[in-house]
Amino acid sequence: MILPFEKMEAPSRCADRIGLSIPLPLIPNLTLLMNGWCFCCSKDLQSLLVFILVLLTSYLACRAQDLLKGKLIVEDDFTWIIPSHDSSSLEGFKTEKLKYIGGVDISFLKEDPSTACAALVILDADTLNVVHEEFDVTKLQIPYVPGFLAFREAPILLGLLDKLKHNAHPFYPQLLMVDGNGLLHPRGFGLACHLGVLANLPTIGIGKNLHHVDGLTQSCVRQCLEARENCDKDLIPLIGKSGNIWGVAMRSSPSSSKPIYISTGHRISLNSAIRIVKLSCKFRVPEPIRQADIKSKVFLQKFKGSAHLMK
DNA sequence: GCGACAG
DNA sequence: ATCTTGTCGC
Repeated sequence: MILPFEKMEAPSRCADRIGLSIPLPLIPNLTLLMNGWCFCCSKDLQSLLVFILVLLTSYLACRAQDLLKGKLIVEDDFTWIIPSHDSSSLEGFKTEKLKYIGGVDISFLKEDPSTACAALVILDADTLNVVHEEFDVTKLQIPYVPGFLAFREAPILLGLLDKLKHNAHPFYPQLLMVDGNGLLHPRGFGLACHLGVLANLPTIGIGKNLHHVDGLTQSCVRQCLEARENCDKDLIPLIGKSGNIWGVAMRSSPSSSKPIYISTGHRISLNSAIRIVKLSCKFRVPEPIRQADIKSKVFLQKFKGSAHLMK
């Protein structure tokens, strides 16, 4: 038997932070199965057993996502107002402005793809300058499986938010931008929704590639974006075969024809999400995500260097 | 039927 | 996600 039993502890520790409301003894199997995902195509006789476990795990993971989805809010639910250039739209009851936007991203080492550096950066919404940053380097035990990204990345990111909250930090973000989709997901519950629900924060999902859902493909979206009737538009809605609107593709930078994919995470409407993404875009990727991406890579390189010196 | 699938 | 190399334009 090649199944990695020694890896069974870490996921249970992660489980409560992920917020899984399925029987805890079953959780280790979740990771076990995901670890075994790649085996399901092998010709070993054991692959049958692994295949059954994969089915069970997928079922449990889907159930967890469905349960958490019950808490999802897809309308504006915040007390601040979105900074706007046309100052005519003053919303009378709300006085507080959006001041701090958070961004999260994770980088990996090519030498050891399980070593991950997570970054949480806080930007000033007006200047788009980084005012605070938070890092964590860990080994991720759960592999990436399309549709289940949150099980891999949510625990470490929630840890960073906790660290900030525990210190009663004045920079705790009012909004979080996530490098992963929100509603644009096979079950309408991507990483951005997952993080939003568990941290109880408004979140926006930003994808740099399209997760193929409901008949949508990268090529058909790009065709749509380059069509004559749309050549002056920089936003096209992502409407699937079912007629559902999953998010929008946005041409966020004139220098790049490749769009970004925006979807609602939690406690925000798609229109508000679009407004905020627009005002935080200096380049193709919105600044909070871009800064988190850059800083996590730099931190990981430094970490690698210092770890090497320790030997 | 097979392949496509956020990071 | 990760690696590469060069090229173009400000």
